[in-house]
Formats: sequence, C-alpha cells, structure tokens
Amino acid sequence: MTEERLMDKIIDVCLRRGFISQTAEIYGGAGGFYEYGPLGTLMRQKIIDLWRQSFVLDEDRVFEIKGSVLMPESVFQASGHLDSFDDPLVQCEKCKSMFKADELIKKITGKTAEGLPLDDLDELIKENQIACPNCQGGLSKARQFNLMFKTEIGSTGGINGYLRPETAQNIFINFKRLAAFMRNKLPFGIAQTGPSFRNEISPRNFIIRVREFEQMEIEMFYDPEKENEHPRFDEVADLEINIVTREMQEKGWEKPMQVSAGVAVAEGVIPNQYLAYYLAMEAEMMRALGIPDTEFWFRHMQDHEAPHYSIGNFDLEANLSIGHMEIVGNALRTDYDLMKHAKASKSSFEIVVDNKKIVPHVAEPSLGVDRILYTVLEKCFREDERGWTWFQFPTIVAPLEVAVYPLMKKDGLAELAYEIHSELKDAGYLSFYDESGKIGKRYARADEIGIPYCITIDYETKDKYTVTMRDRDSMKQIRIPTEDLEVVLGELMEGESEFDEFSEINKE
RNA sequence: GCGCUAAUAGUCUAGUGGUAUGACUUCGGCUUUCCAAGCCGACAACCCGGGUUCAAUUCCCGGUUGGCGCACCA
Repeated sequence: MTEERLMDKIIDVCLRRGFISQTAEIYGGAGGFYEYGPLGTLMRQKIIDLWRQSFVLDEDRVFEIKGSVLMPESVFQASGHLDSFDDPLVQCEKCKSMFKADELIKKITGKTAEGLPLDDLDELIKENQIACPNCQGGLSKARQFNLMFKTEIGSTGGINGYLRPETAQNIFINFKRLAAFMRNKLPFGIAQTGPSFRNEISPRNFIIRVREFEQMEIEMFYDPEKENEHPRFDEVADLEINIVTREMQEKGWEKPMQVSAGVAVAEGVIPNQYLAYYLAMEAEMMRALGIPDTEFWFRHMQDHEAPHYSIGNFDLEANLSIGHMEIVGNALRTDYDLMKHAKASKSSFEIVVDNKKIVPHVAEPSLGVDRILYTVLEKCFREDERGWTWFQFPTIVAPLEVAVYPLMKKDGLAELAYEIHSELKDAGYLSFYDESGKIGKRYARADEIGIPYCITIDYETKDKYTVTMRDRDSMKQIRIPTEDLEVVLGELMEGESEFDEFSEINKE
C-alpha cells in the first residue's frame, strides 16, 4: 500500500488548521514535545471538562486538587521512581532482566564503579566477564536511563528536584491533610489533572509517545475488606464492557469478552468493584467521545507488564491505525504508595475503620488526555472519494459548535449574521463567524474541523425572520425561525431532538 | 539509545555547484442567492552548525527533527 498513512493525514490537518504542532519548530524542534493550537486547546479542554463532570463533580466523595509539578528528590526516592532509573543500566540479552551496572560490578569484583562513564562500565563488564546473574546470558552495553527530568531547587542548587512522572504522587504525599478534609472516613477519592513528564528514550507516533503529557487521575481510597461495597456500583453494574483476560491472552483469542461490570466482578474477571466501576465509567466516556465500543477493550496486563506499584492493571487499549495502544491505565496500587511514604517520612497513614486501624487501598484510573484526543481524531476522521476530509466529532468534543455565515456580504446580510453570531456566543455556544468567499467553501472549511452545524443568513432572514441550519453529517438543511435558533441548537447538541424532526428544505 | 532513511512556502511537491517549479491553502479585488467553480492580484520556503569551493539549498562531516525496524515504555 502506497496510500498515505491515517496518522499522516491527521497530522496534516492538525498542522494546517491549528490543532497541534511541534514545540520549538523554528529552532529545529524538540523530540516528544507538542504545542496545542487554538482548536487543539478547545478540544483538550472539552475532554477534561467531560472527565471532570462525570468522574469528579457528579460524585459525592471525590474532590480535585492541583499539586506541584516539580518536587524534591525525597518524594521519588520514597515512591520507587528514582530507584530503577537514575543509574546506568545493563540489560540481559537473553532474559531481558535489567541491572544497575555499577552495583553489578561491585557485587562481582568488589570494586566501586559508581559514577563512572558508560564506556568504563562496559570495559569493566567485559574485563571481568560479567554475565546475567539470573540466566548467565550476555549483557547489553550500559545505558543511562534518566526517565525523570532532573533539576536543582534553589539558586545555589541546595537539593535535587524532579518533574513528576505521574500526578499521583502529589495525592499520596498529601494524604494526611486530604484524609482529614474527608473527615478520615472511607471511601474517598482525590482527583488531579495536569502535566507529567517522562524523558522517553524514543518518542514516537505524534502525540502518542511524548515527554510531556497531560493526565487525568484519581486515587480512590477504600477499605480492602470492603472492596465490593462501592457505594454507587449498582449504577454501573449493567454497563457492558469489553475485556481481554490474562487467560485469553495465554490461550489465544479473537474477540474480547463482552460482559457487564456486575457480572465481571461476580465471576472474578475484574478483581473488585472499585476497579470495575472505573472501567465502566471509562467505557461510557469513550462512547460519548465518539469512539465506538468495537474500537477499544480493557486488557488485563500480564504480571511482568504491570508497573512496579500495581498488583494488576486493566489498560484501556484503543484500536488505532498504528496498532492497539494504551490510552488509559487502571491500576490496583493497594497500600504500596502510602506504606512507602509512611515509612520514608516517618508518618502514619492509618485510618480507623470499625475500631481497627487500616491503611487504605487504592484503585487508580489514569487517563491520558493526549492519547484520548488522538484516538478521537482517528475515530472521527472521515474521507470521501474526492479526498476531502472532515471530522465527525460529537458536539461534546467538537472544538467549535456552530458557524454563522451570511450568504453574501452585501445588503446588510453580513451585519445581520454577525449579530446572530454574537447572540449565540452570549448564549454560551462556541460560535464562529466567517463571511469570506463562497458559501460552499465555508461549509467545507467547517466540515474539515468538525463543526457540527452551520447557520446561514439569507434574504429570507431579513424578510421572514428564518435562518437555514445545515447538518455536517447529512449535509441536510432545515429552515427555522431566528428566534428559535438557540433552543433548537441546544436540543440538537444535547441529543434531545434529531435533525430530521425539522422540515428539510430542498436544495436547488 | 542503535541501524536504515528523509528534511524546499501554511500543506504537498519540482529542481539545481551561480538564491528555486507547480498545485492547494491564506489574504485583497471582480464575480457569485446554499456545498471546495471561475478570473485578476498579493504574501510566503531550501532544518541548524562546520568544511570543501570564487560560489553550497545542492558535495562532505557533525547535530536536530521526522519515519521505519530493534530496544525501551512506572
């Protein structure tokens, strides 16, 4: 196939129409960093708003915080993030185990190798014929893994600081105050959105694998004894989700298992209600964003794939043109983080439940804004045989919601159209006004960036106080009284009425 | 991070040891009473640094960024 890749087509539109571009482009760029333009920013905000509404504001015992992006070394020392990745590592070519090069050399030879350059470490490994301690396999060359961005805090560089590799840590280290705010009663959740940073070895695939990314996370704290007493689980129990179990992965499989959240917990497919609740919520959110059920599943990660803090991840994987890609991670972090921070900070993170002191367990849905946004772009992308493209965005994620056009500039139509546009903006719609060129071209421009509705003002608007409204997906047009415009638009956007319910006007 | 490969207007491209082709887009004008029409005009580019050369966008070296493969991916 010499056909242009879907991702390239999407990148093309993103560049031309103000969605996304590379950071520091005029200076040659910086790998793994992207800038969101006017339309990209509007979409991002809508995705975050949608999440905030259903995952935070609709809940009684979930609150959002905003933590610091840069934190002192001690935080990541305790969390375990620093341990494995601030040192030169070697990897076994055979069993793929990773080892700290300097520690391995010291263990075998007794010589201190700390702080040596990579070449010297390689030399020592070769000289002493050091092999993999597990399987005796050959070792790779030493490599520096700085997966966290390091800096110094204070003008004289008093202590080391790191950009956070996940937003979650702010929540764990503030646990005492947050628990007090929640009056030391379980369950409760703390949410956070914001940027996280990972100095990826090899950024790839546009905004999929990047070094700065936006997360939407919740740490849901619950009593492990009551892991199947989620207060609102019955509201999602009947929702269907697609799951790929570990067993299916071992035996081979063709289609994911479709099962309701309730049945999945009852049959032990998903470990508990707290995790299952979020899988169901995420599936609902994906559907709302225009990503069909058939295009994603939740995969139970194999043991060796799960992060160091999780006893089992269910990742939401989307069926993208570049293969299945994790766009949401759902982890069971148990009491791992609270225990680590309690020990390191000499604090106590216990909560009294039924006269017993317990350390809460944590279920964590971690959604990547950038990856979700890219998935929306791919799944809403449409192209016809002429090569014209458009985005079939649901209104809830469309960067602009309505475009207002005068059929022509003259005879006062432009002024009238601008007035209607202003009123729509005042009413809270994301409206866009354009009077240049021919009407057909303006429709095409609107389609390309996925504006769901276009309003055209013509002579009948002046004479009979009606406007035409054009539906992006069907290209059908209806004529409605100007005074009904805001209401009709609202009903269409909320899905309370269908475009077909209104009388269609015939095209020439 | 390794290997291969590429880099020319906003986008896609042609081409060259003597400053660069075309299309689309954008903007202005004419035309135009509902789906990228037409006509006129305008704006706008050789990734960065060094070397060779009288002269480098072109050749060489290094870097950056992208793509593919491997590896990695909390």
